[in-house]
Amino acid sequence: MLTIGQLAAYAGVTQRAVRHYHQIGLLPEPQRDSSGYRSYGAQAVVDLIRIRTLAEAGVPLARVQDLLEAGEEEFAAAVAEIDSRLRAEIRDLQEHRRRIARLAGGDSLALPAEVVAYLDKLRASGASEAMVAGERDAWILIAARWPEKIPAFMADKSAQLDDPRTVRLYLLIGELAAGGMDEAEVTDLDEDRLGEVADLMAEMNEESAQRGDLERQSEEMGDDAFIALMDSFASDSHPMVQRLQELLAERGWTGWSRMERTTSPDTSRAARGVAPG
Amino acid sequence: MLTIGQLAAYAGVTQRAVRHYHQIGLLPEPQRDSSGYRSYGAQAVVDLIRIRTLAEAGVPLARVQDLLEAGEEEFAAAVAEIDSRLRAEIRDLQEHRRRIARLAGGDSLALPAEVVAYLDKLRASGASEAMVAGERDAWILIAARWPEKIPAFMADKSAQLDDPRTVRLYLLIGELAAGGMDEAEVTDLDEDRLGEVADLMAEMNEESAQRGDLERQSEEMGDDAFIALMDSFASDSHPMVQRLQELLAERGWTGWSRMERTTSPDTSRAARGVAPG
DNA sequence: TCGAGGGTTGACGCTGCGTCAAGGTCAAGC
DNA sequence: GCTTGACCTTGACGCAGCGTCAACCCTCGA
Repeated sequence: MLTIGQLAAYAGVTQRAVRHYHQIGLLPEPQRDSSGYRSYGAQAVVDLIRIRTLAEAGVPLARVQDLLEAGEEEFAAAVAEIDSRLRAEIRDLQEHRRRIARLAGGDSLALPAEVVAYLDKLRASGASEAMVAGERDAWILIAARWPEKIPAFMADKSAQLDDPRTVRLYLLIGELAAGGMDEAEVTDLDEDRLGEVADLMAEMNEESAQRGDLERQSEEMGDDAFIALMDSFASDSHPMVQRLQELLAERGWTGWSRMERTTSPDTSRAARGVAPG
Repeated sequence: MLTIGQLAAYAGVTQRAVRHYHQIGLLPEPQRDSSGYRSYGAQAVVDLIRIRTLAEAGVPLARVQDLLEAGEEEFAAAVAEIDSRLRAEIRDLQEHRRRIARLAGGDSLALPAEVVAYLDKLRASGASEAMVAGERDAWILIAARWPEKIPAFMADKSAQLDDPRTVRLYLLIGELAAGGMDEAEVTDLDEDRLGEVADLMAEMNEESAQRGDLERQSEEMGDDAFIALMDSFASDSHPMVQRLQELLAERGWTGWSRMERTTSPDTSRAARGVAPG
């Protein structure tokens, strides 16, 4: 008669595994000797080896019993099913490998290739790393919401970067962002830059509107809640955004992620002494 | 501001997953609103999407944080390591598929091909299914103990099956086994068969001994405990085995799985009136 | 005001054991 | 007879990544 350790050694498994099989009823509990030790016969070794053979072939323990008792046909069917499960798992892992491989570059985390290309172009145009990171996060959000529209968006944005005014715009914004923009620290230089930025944006919005781009955009991005989220993302990122929104409001524009014309320019700030563009 | 459900929807995950990430500290707990609801900003969506991107690429959650904070070099190294882990898992699963495929036939469970071939030959020689099953289990044990010796063993056994006496032996044993062999039911016919079996075994043992096979066997199978296990396996399987051992003892042989000559024939049963072979 | 559809924490379940913890048992050597 | 070390026992937590109740609170529209 064998102890559990001997049994386990003969079958090439751990004692813990044997106890586990007892616990789940896969291997019957043997008799105990006078001191309470489990006492196994040779049949247990055979049973255990057959269990292990199936388990090591990827059969879930819960199905091992059935398989051992199955006739040829059921057995073949079950084997086929288990094999297809294994194939599916392998497919999943291969998909993981493909995804992992695509994560090689830093920006590509969660971003389609078009956006990565755009960000590279943006960086090349002289935009600061902080700005690129901000854009990246924004596009992560947009790509999650409208993945199918990313190619079109990116074509637009990329074309805009060919306009020197856009480059200038990002440069100015980068400088403003670098400056901190805390309440007390707004310099005259900052004010000048803000004015120029607002002017540029208003000008380019006007052109977009005339091309009908803005209208198209409003239709495509009909999810107001999501737009609000994007706007809050922008204004959370830097206090400058709020200031710019005010300046833009004076120039007849509202919104941020999705610009819209106001019926009448807001002149409240002008009344308070700030000259409109 | 977003509730957990909205956050989860934007990022394409379940609420449970989000709470899980909070629990393991992967995503910081956001502020609560007046009613205790979690209240998320847009940044949380971005963070969550980046976490998911890594997780869906097979990165263990425990490593996601590191990867998100890693520089390019560490990131590349980590990615390489994760990829090799994925490859290893795929290899394991493919190994499982290979094993599963080999389990197509019934006997092959836990048996090398040589043994399956031998069992088929045995079956073809007219042995009963019960006998084949017994042999199969015995060889499962032996293959587990001495896998490397199986080919040689099987060559021997297969050759033995070419001897008509061996076929006769198995036939007789099969008939005896089918009969039950309970104490009260031992018929004269059974006695005759037992005698013939014992004679045949003694005769063939003698020849084996003269060829030196037995000695070689004793050297190769030096594990006495294992031999005792095999013997107990045999005698557990059918009471006939004990009777045969007695008869063989009268003819000068002891053991079962590994036969050895006794120094002097046991004549105790002869003394009690049973005629030796 | 009520019901539907949000949200909250807490806890178990799944897979296949590994790994303590806190002991009792056995064989061997002193 | 005592110690030592290698066995054995049961019980319980841990692991990865959530799914799925349970039991209860909050909010909003009809």
